[in-house]
Amino acid sequence: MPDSTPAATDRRRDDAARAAWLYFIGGRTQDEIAAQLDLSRQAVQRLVALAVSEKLIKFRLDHPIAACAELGARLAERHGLSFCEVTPSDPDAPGAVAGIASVAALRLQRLLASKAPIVICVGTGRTLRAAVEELDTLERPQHKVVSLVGAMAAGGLASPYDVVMRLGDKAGTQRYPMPAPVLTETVEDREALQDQRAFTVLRELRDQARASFFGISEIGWQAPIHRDGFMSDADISALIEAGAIGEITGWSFDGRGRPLDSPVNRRVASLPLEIPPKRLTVVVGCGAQKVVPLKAALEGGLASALITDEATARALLDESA
Amino acid sequence: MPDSTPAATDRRRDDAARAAWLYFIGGRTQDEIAAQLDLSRQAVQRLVALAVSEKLIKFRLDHPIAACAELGARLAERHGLSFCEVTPSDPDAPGAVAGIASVAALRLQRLLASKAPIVICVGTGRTLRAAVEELDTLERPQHKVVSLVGAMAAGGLASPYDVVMRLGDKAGTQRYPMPAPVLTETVEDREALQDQRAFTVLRELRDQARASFFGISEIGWQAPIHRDGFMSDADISALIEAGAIGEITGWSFDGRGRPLDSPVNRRVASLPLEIPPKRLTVVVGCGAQKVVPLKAALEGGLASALITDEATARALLDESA
DNA sequence: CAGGGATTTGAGCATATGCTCTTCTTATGA
DNA sequence: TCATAAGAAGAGCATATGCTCAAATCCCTG
Repeated sequence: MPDSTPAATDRRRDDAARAAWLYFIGGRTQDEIAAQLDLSRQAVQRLVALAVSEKLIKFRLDHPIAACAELGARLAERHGLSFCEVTPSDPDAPGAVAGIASVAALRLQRLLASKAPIVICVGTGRTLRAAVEELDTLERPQHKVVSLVGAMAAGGLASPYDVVMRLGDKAGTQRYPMPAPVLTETVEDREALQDQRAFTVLRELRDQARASFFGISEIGWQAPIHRDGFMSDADISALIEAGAIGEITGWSFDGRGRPLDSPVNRRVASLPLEIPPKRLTVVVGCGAQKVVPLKAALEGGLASALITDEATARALLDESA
Repeated sequence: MPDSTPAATDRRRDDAARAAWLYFIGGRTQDEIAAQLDLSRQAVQRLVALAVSEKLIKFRLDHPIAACAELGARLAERHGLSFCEVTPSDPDAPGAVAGIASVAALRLQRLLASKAPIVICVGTGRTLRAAVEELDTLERPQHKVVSLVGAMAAGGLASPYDVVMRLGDKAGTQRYPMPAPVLTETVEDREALQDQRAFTVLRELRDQARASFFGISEIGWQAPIHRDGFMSDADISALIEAGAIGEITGWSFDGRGRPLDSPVNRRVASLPLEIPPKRLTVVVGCGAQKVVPLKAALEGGLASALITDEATARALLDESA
């Protein structure tokens, strides 16, 4: 096996950054770069691909696409949001999260730019995780990032979409994960858990927070919260029975965005949603499955800001027209 | 001539942004995008090229290339700079300013992110102009940008590299250009000019400024300040005679970075350089011609920060070794 | 409403890019 | 020391991209 020490990886990333720089910013061809760096063209191609996939090089759109801006304005107006950002959709990849992730990252980054220490709360999920990956590498030790939801299933299995730790890494902030599953076994377990010191700290931090960023999901057999093992078959059955159509940080709500008073919700370890939100509460999500939950969340006033894509925004407006 | 109204231009830029979004962020091919937007592939190619050239889409490198970082650290150490950023060079395009422009733009943008009103001073030149073009579009009406140098030649001809107005446009700030040539005809003219109210305002703003960004140039027959008509043949002759090797905002200095006590410098309308700088003073420049002036400026303590490229950084270190 | 000139459009081609499959290299463990 | 296997590098090809040029379009002017 050839060299795969950390130093060699660094070296490789260095070269990748250099190649990507010459390619995208310098506007050279891969052939020219190969000549300059004394590599084969293929090697340069691989370096450029690596830089893109590792996000050493970032693309950002600096132009408000009129149609998107207009949809956002209408949604913000209708639901009294402090902002609603709408990115273009890719019709051939409806699940693509890259666009909203990039916008969410920009919002996060603006908050993190603050010199004064701030607290930011996050949920979990594929979308937020992608947003964090889009973030620039920063060093912001004065800030705190706090997870309002546990990242483990009942069995102790960790979610692959851990957001708070990765965000802490990328932004160099202090990190407060929630040491809990999404659902505890019993109500008593939850109460015992929440009496612990760590939870008091989380509650205090939440109360000081400048903003929260949440994903959102439907409740159903295909929902990520079920597929990833955070909720059992029995939980899902019970929730569907009780009229749940969506969840945020594990809290299920009905079609009008009202959190359910159900046995399952009484086992949710996440800190409760604030309704209406006392601080900037950004919900991030797009895709056909999320239209119904998003619509409900907006109607129930669970969010004070929204980041979504064009297709979803249209669906939200048409359906509630 | 087909439609070229502002509305059509907007429409076109909109499409370009959308195409570029799908291409770079969505990762689709131009063929796929063409199918989606119902255009020919060539049309999409043109839109993407437009978006790149108009900088609707931006590339940013988020990785400190070790070799560059090390050069920067050594320069910063040697000259007591508060920072020194070094970007990779493109050996086949030594005059390329894109890299340092992108870094300078990021620095500018960080300053402009401030919520509290700040004042930023700028010089002129091709490099700073390119940096401003790289800036994201912002709306920062609380800030003021101030030019410390006039952007017109003696004859009234305006420089194509007007920085302060363009910066004001891009960042949505208040703008304070300097209503003056770089060199006045006579010393008396300069004194009369500088007694005007506008100059008092500029001086006050300069004293409140958070940071200044300057270009730098050699003094010689090929120097931009001569080619663009800001200094006459006679001025250049006199300066070379007096030992001038470089200038910042029109102020000429010798090989050790000491401003010359010469008749030409007594006609410079720009606000004088502060030596040593009382506030963050970023000099931006790269290229073989700028090595000598940069070296002098660093030695004379005219700068408190530097943005340059790898080749120039190496030259600066070798020459002063 | 016809002519003219400038701009846009799309076809065709040369070049650049990305991918796959094969060959080579090198660290590891017998 | 040698066999092995995990990458890494390179050849070759299919595809994607960018550019040029001729045709078409469209607005202005008379």
